[in-house]
Amino acid sequence: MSKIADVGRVVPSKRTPDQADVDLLVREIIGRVADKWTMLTLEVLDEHGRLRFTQIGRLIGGISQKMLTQTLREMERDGLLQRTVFPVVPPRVEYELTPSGKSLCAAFCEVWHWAERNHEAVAHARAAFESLAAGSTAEVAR
Amino acid sequence: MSKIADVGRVVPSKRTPDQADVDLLVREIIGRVADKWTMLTLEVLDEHGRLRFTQIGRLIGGISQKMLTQTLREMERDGLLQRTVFPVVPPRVEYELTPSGKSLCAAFCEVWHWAERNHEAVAHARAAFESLAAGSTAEVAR
DNA sequence: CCGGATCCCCTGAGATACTG
DNA sequence: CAGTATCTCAGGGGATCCGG
Repeated sequence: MSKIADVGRVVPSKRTPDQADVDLLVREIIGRVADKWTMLTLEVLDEHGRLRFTQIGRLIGGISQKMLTQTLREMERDGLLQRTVFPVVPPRVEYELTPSGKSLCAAFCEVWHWAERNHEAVAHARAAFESLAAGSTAEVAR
Repeated sequence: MSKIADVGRVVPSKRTPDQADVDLLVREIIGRVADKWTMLTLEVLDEHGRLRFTQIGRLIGGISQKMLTQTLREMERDGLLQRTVFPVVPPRVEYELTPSGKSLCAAFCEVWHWAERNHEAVAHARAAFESLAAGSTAEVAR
């Protein structure tokens, strides 16, 4: 948790107290949100709107039910999506992004566009890195 | 690792090959890039410019050397940063973002701003979720 | 039958110690 | 100082079972 307590009297004059706390919280949120499955789930739900459990899993692809359940639970807990249970005979559970979730997806959309623009560069960089691996590991400054 | 790559045998004739491949590659890049440590490393390097190994670790905070090494290697491999080795007596290795890495950071910057704007809402949603946990697990539709 | 909880196994992250 | 090697253990994936 916060090691802020052991700074003692470091603050000489005017430090905003919430500034540090906000920073930590933002760090923690980034750590939780910058997750592979969360981002993919966000994308799928943003693109298709309301979806059922298995639909999400199929659209994401390669996710286990366990991780899907866990990811959806955390996202629901963080207010990113709304979980709706229909009490019908074949169980029907639908997930839909909340405004908060949609805004996060919009923010992450930039990263998505980056990936679209740069996938070639990344593939090329990887190829170059592999071939360089045999030679020098990295650039060496004189 | 990536189960995305196991396309098996693709149909060579009919479908547009690059469209699907691009989609898979983008997916894979998102999966690799949407990583906690990658994002934090990106942020630190973008803010401070050139940094040495231990400096990065200290600025990120709470990362093991193993994960730092691994993260830096992958980012170097993907062309996000440049690794420079100075052959001096105390080893000196400096890391610096490439233009590609900087553009990714700029894209992810939106997510960072989202976290700043929404950390209160997230905290509130969590509190609400906890108190609702005792009652009904989720909203039940008609 | 769908959603998801549970069990088991194995990868992969964290901490520590050691080397160039 | 910048890693690598090794150990340990939590966390993720796969299969199976259960409740509605």
